[in-house]
Amino acid sequence: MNDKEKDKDKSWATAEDVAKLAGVSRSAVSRAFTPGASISGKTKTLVMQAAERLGYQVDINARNMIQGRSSFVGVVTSGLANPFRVKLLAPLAHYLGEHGFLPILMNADDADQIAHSLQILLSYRIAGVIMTSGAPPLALASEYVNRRIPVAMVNRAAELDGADVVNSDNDAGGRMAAQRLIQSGATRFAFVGPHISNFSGKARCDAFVDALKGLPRRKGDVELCNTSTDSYESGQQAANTLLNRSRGIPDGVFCATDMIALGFIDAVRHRFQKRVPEDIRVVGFDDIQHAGLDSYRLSTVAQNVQELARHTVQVLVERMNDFDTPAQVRVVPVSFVERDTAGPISG
Amino acid sequence: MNDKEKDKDKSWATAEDVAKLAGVSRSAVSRAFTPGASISGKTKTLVMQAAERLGYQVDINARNMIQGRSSFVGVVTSGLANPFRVKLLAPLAHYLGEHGFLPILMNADDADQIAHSLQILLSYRIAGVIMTSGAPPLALASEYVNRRIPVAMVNRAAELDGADVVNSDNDAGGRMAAQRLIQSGATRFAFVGPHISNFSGKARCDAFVDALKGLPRRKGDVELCNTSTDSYESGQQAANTLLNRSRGIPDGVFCATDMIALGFIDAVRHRFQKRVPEDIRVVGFDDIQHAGLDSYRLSTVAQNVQELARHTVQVLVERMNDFDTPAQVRVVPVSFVERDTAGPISG
DNA sequence: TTGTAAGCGTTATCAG
DNA sequence: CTGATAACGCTTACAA
Repeated sequence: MNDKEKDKDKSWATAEDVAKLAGVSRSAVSRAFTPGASISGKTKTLVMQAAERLGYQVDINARNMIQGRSSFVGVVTSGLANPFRVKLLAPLAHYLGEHGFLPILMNADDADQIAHSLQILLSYRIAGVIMTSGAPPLALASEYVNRRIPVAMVNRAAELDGADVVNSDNDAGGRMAAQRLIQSGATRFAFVGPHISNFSGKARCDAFVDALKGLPRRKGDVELCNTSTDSYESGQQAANTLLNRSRGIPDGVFCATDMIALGFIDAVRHRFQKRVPEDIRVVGFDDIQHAGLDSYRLSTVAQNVQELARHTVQVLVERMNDFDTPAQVRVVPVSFVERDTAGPISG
Repeated sequence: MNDKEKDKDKSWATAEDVAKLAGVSRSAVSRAFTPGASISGKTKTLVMQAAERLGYQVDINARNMIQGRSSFVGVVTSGLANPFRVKLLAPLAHYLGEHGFLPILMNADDADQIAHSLQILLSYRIAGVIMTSGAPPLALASEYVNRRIPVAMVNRAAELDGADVVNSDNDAGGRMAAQRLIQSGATRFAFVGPHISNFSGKARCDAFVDALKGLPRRKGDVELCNTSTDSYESGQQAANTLLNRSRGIPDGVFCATDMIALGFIDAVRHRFQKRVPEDIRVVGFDDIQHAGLDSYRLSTVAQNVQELARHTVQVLVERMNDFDTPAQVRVVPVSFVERDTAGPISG
């Protein structure tokens, strides 16, 4: 009776069960599942057959425990509301998987939750942490570094000693945007984005402004419209600010993210009845899914999520192998995606 | 020397370290971290102080191993490209967390990967599986059920014995759409979506058609435009099909998902130069982020992701406690979100 | 309330 | 190549 109950619920077969069925020792089973272990083909097939019949799989946690390692990597991101960060997730999971790691997703939306997430990740003995742009404060990151847990950051300032950083080439992106806007014949420029507090925003802004310096036909200074977030709503608000001014309105606008650009364009079109790109040319940054929709067809600077993810996992793994290796900063190339909002290239 | 190296890399403090520092036994440490264990306040604070100093956290995997349970739940979803499924993720993670579970995200995009994901999840000794609508085939689900691993499905047919299902009220949603389109004065109706192969699509379609039966002013049958996916592209293609026909074009269209609706609307507006809602009224289903953007302002049937997630976790946990409990089907209410694409309510 | 000892499912070590 | 034995970090009888 008791045995039957056990059979019923203990659905997990153990190495011992397999060993018994195959008529070998537990060690033999272990070896059969260890690539490159010294075991004869005969016993291996014997074990594998028994394992198949019992539906046995090695218990990764038990294996990790004895090997003193972990197969978890914390991915702390500041919200699934941001399409770009979501887009980064799949390739990140992919490359982590290639190294035998499993991502543990941590939503860092509230500040409370964020402290709790640290505890959880520690409880799971994570092998490393990946922090994507946005909310997670630096203090949190240094908590990990202090515990000698490898940290890799994506699209953030390299402010933390001992943590690697992988960034898109914001500088090149900002210059591309400027160049493209110049080609379209714009003469009055504006930047919209979080260029004060946000690292990426600042870099994109600086490069944009810099590339516009000394342009002969330019009218007035480049208007800098700072936003508090990188959201659609921020883009709408920026349009209100920029188009309600008494001076001439800009005709070439670079938005720090696609979501901002979308909000800006929608406000320009539906609230101010102006046309994009005819009246105002707009360039975004990220190349999220929305950018390709027919209602927008946003010209934008595309981040290469695949490469971003690959390098991030790579630096993280390198630091796992040697925690005291010097911190790296890797820059991933961006590319310009031509659609409609930047207007035609004029003589 | 050897000791120093150990100190350097073995950054994880163990219960033994804490015990030593606090001057108590390992069991005392364990008890201090077990809610409701019999331990004196004095020793507990002693332990906690030592733990604090060493940055100790209980190793959840070791704990789970000895307690014969797992804190992982597999969430197998058919791709982060679908905004609705992404929207479901955060609340799912939230409610799982409330029960002490951690989601393991499995991307089920290719068929190859999907078989591999089964292995991985088994290796982690998951306590249960949540399958969201879409790709993951039923055969995979039954693999889990056969191993007596609890399975909960979201927005899928209740075809699998021993697996619980949580659905949005597609029936009510389809009727809402019909009613709203009738109110807007439409007389020629069409449904666009995967109503043949897809469970949700079929249910929404049936309810829509049914609610339109016997409508006096109706012109012709409800046109059923089947799509192969629930994507933006499918919506665009559907518009090509529907608007290129020689018969009169529909003026009241219900799309099975918001992404389809977006594609349909964009094609109608930009390829056929017709107006939404003036020429064609459109209603969607899901209420994804895009639906609220000013360029669309899509009127749609909103799914309640919060409740969907809550119930899903609830049925899963119930089945964990008693695997042989009869399978449940729970239906979560939907609500209509009024925006612009359904047009004004006419006489 | 406490400490001691056994055991969870693995793999590493060391004989044979 | 194979099998016994110890160990990983933890919880939980059991005894004190």
